[in-house]
Amino acid sequence: MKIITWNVNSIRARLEIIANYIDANSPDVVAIQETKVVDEDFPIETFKVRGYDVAFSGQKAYNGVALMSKFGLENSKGNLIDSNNEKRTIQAQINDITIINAYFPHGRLKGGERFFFKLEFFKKMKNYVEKESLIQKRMILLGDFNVAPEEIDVWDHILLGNSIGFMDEERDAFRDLVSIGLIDAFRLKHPNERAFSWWDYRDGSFRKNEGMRIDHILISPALQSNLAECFIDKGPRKLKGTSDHAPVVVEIK
DNA sequence: ATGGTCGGACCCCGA
Repeated sequence: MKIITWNVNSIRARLEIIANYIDANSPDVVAIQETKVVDEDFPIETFKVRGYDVAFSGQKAYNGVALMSKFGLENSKGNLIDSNNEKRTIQAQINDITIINAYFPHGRLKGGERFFFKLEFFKKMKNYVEKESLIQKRMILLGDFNVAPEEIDVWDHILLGNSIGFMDEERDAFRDLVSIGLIDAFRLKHPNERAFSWWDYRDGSFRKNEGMRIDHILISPALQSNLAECFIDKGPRKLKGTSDHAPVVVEIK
């Protein structure tokens, strides 16, 4: 089963790029963040005609998440945790695997209201996974975490020491969530690879490969022996009019 | 090189 996670930065602005990617790569499950569309306007047909069941939880202008699956979506639900009514989470069971798709808050500036909202969001997600006893089951928590956990996950750890996405408090929040037993699929498969999933639109960051690895696929221990491969597909990031994030791909046997 | 990011909703905000 091939699963991808992708922050597309508006599903409507990126619809052709997403459709082309799906046609070329045939993922079984697609987890999207930042759809930026209310549910009434979700472009569901694009995915239905390609054989996907679709579930989504969106709002006007900001946030929004979606799950598409070729193997059905059971017990799908959004708004898993309290998040100021911001549509940032959606979950479903696919082939007996529980998949949680999450768009973690950006955080803006250190010490501000949105920064604490971000740290709280990590705690709430940890509590949710524990409360639902998901870590003991076949479970994947994936999405845009807006945190690069280690020095190898950013292009310059000295320069970025006080930048959003790589501050100590955020990295601690990420580690605290992972500490319940989650496994970073990309890092397990590529222990020494410096790879990024996001590059700022500004300053030619992609051309200079000045990025951060903030999109993650975390699996429960029950899936570790089924993990065939995990990689970041930089291809779509090269396109004109594309998202500032690249898809992360995982293959589960 | 006398500019240098996007999208969405509005003429700014959030990322």
